[in-house]
Amino acid sequence: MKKVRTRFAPSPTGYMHIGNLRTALFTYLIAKQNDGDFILRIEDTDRERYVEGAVDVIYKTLKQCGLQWDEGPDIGGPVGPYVQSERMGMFKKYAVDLVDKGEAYYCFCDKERLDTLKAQCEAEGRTYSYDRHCRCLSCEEVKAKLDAGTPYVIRQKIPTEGQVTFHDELYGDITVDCTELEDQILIKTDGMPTYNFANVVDDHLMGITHVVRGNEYLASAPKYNLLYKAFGWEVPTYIHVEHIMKDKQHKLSKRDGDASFEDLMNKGYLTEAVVNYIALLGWAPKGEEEIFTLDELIKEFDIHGLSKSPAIFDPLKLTAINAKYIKKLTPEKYMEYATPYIRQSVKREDIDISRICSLLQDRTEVFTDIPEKVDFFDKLPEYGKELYVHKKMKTNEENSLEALESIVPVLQGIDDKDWNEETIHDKLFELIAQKGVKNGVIMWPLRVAVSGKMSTPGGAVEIAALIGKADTLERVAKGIELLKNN
RNA sequence: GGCCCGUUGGUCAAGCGGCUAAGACACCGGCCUCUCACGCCGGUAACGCGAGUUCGAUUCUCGCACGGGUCACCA
Repeated sequence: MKKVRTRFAPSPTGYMHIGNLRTALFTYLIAKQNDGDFILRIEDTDRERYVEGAVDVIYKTLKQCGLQWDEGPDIGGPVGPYVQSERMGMFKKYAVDLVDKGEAYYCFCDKERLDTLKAQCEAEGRTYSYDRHCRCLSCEEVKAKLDAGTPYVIRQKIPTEGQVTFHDELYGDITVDCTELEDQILIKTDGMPTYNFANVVDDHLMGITHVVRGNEYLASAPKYNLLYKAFGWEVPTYIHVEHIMKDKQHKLSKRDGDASFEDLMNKGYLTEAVVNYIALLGWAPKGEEEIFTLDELIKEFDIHGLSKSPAIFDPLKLTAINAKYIKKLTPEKYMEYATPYIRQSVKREDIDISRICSLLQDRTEVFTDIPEKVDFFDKLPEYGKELYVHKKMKTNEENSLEALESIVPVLQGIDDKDWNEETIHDKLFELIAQKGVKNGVIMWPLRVAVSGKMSTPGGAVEIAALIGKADTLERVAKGIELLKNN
């Protein structure tokens, strides 16, 4: 069997759309699960849209996601160059071959004529389609115009009747009438190939066996078939994948700042979680497990699990998956990722960041949530005394005041050198036993006093230990004062 | 508008003529607990509509509706 070769062929726009990344992922997976090659080709034939540095964004993102290519512009390969603009010379030859075979023709219609044609169609309410004016020019006429240096394009000769059937691995056979197809341009006036043409030629020259691409190309696919047939080339396996949507009507868009890989990184998601999640958009694994590493995806992925309808991007689900990945992080890794976020709100140096991390890891869904969760370590927030009232803990303002007042001497009795979680815990529970009350009656008010929050990473003991004796007593005093007022 | 494609809970989705129509996320309830989470247990919730084909349609066919895509010297 022929070696599987797939390619990812992005345009350098400076922006890695999530949909494109997913296409790259699927493309990569198909190659790797068949011990094939994954090829990176940069399609930069649109000079107007070219963005400086955009290729680096592509390199960086693919590498970060683990999608290492086997051949590409930077590492070369047997069928280079891998940048389309550097291949420009070769396309024209193929187009001229087609002309010689009678499958294509020179067209000298200028923009003006085409514009009037379009205007005319519009006026008559018809859909515009090139009228094939130059298709029946005689050889002499063509030669004369060519010799005179008249600008031209090369167009594909589409049969005037009959049907074309295109096969997609997912959608099956798609048949359209040739009359629906236009004599599309292969080579532009500037001598550059159009996307459709360059694509077919490059894929063939690079020995691509499987093409994964967005659904928007499905409609132009039959024309590809005609092109392959005209050349007498083998047609690769095509797999069209549906779009990723923001909601039922709208695609994920650059405008909304949620469509690119970089946006997601900025929002505090883990690379692995993003890769895992986008694999799940439009694809369903066979079993019930849905958390997969890249290597596992290579084994699990199957194009028959791909969906034929668009998928809506659900940030909530991404968040849930992200949380699972964060939980699996080693404490060291977690600390590495989390520390900058913790430091956004915790500036004091006398605090055990690693302990904060261990309290935080299981409750972190997205890193950007962290600063808000730990801001009280630096500064006790303003809070109302209603926080002290908790039904389940059986606390109210009165017994909270009582609790805090009874806690003060206990904490003061702990030596500075013994100020640690174990001692604080033991002393407090001695107090609880001595008073014969529920744990919460003592612990809830302390936790509130020390944090000023409804919920915190860690309980009263951990927080007290972290912020130190002096700060703890100060905060408890503030709580007492608050409860005494009115 | 022409052509192409699609339509299972709020979301991702399994299903490929006969099922109490999976699972995950979200949501709700419970347990655990020095808070909130985590974790564990349980629950609510779906086949767009109408005709066929068939003993039997979520599954096959047709029509309709709705949604998407495409109709460039852009990719």
